[in-house]
Amino acid sequence: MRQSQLFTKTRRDAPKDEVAKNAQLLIRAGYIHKEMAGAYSYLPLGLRVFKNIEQIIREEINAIGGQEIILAALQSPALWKKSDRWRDDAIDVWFKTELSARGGSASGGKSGGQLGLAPTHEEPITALMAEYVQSYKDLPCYVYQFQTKFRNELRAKSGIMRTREFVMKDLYSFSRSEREFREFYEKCAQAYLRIFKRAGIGATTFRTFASGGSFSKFSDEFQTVCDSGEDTVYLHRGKGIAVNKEVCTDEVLAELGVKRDEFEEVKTIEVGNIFPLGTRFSEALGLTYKDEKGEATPVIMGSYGIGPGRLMGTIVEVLSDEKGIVWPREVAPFPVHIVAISGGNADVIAEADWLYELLREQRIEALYDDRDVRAGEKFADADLVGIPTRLVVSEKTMSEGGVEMISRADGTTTFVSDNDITERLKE
RNA sequence: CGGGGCGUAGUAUACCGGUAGUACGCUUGCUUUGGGAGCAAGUAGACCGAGUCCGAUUCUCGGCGCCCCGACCA
Repeated sequence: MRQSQLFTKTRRDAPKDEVAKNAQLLIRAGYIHKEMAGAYSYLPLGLRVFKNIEQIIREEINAIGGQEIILAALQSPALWKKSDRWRDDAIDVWFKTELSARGGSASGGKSGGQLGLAPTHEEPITALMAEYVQSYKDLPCYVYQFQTKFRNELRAKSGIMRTREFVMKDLYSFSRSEREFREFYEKCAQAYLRIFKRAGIGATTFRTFASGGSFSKFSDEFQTVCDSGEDTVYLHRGKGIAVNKEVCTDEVLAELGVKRDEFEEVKTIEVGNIFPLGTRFSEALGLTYKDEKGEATPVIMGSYGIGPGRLMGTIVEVLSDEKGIVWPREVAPFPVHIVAISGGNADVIAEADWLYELLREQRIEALYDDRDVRAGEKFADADLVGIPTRLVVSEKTMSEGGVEMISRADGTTTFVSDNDITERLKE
């Protein structure tokens, strides 16, 4: 894409109402726009990153048998009353509203009825599966979605890390036995580790022993080490063991075979969470199957979440430097940033145009900075935007018959002759 | 929800009980062109409401909005 056509612009200053690094950089570089506290819109560059993250997750979840759907965000109270979660003291972040009443007048008006905006989707997915699962032959089954959740948090905070409206990849597993459930649970944990590795935070993200909340005794969180994180985790890098501070009791330590003083205490961001649901929802909503003997048996469920937006924010928090964002290749909005330093020289522009076309023919997507601005501004913007590979075209590089290739991550610069460009980019 | 802070051009900020200033941006022109250029001209602003006052952007009260700490976080 030609940068001159991109409607967003970079900014020198961050808005004063953003303190979190992720929001400051993402807004300055034109990735996101703040609508209100806890609600952000995604702009062209931001949406590209978001979709890349989504695609990584999709590929890894499909690889373990996930089937993708989208459930409705609007929810009627009936289902949630069956699981006793319509009450505000059961889920205190409900956004509730009402259907518009018909007939309007005081005498003949009918009540419109209540509605909620889904903060999570255990109830509707369980009810949906109850329509399709009858026999042991229909199981196991794994269903997921990327879908917007609404949570009326008392306090939104930390930029895009904790918002009132956010997309979540939520996967639900439906199994016939505890053993079958555990088998998938482990597979999913491995898939999560692959996802975080591809997203560029594999080295600092740990599967973490955590509380299971109200559904089970324990669960597994995926925690990324980061000073600006909200969680505290005890980490044993050597053994690769991590325990959320909340559950780090003597009993747990004994179970894991680690002494407390062997741990390093770190701040972390929770980028994923997987946990057993047991039969909590299948029993409440009547999701049973007939086993081999014809007996109705409740389905054993599990739930697996990742917020792509929070993951995006975490990548920015962890990998950015003083100049701006540093995207890992797989999530970057573009793999290549062509920067033309022309100073008005038409030959340089023609050379950069040629390069842009060459990459297009090779199906390598590039952001092409064809703007008529000075070199310093282009470099500063390129650093801020954070595309992993920069190709600089100028009079100087042309005289040597090639381009400069610069790595955003470590700044290494190499000269590449015109004939070798596409080969080098494929490395 | 408890505590604290803050609302001034598109953005970041300053001053002030008496006609609101600067920088960046944006527009026009000339010069410039490998790390956020220079000169000139132009554009654009006090969250809303009430009160005090001759006069309020400034002081007081209320509302709304935003940020931070804590609590909370299926």
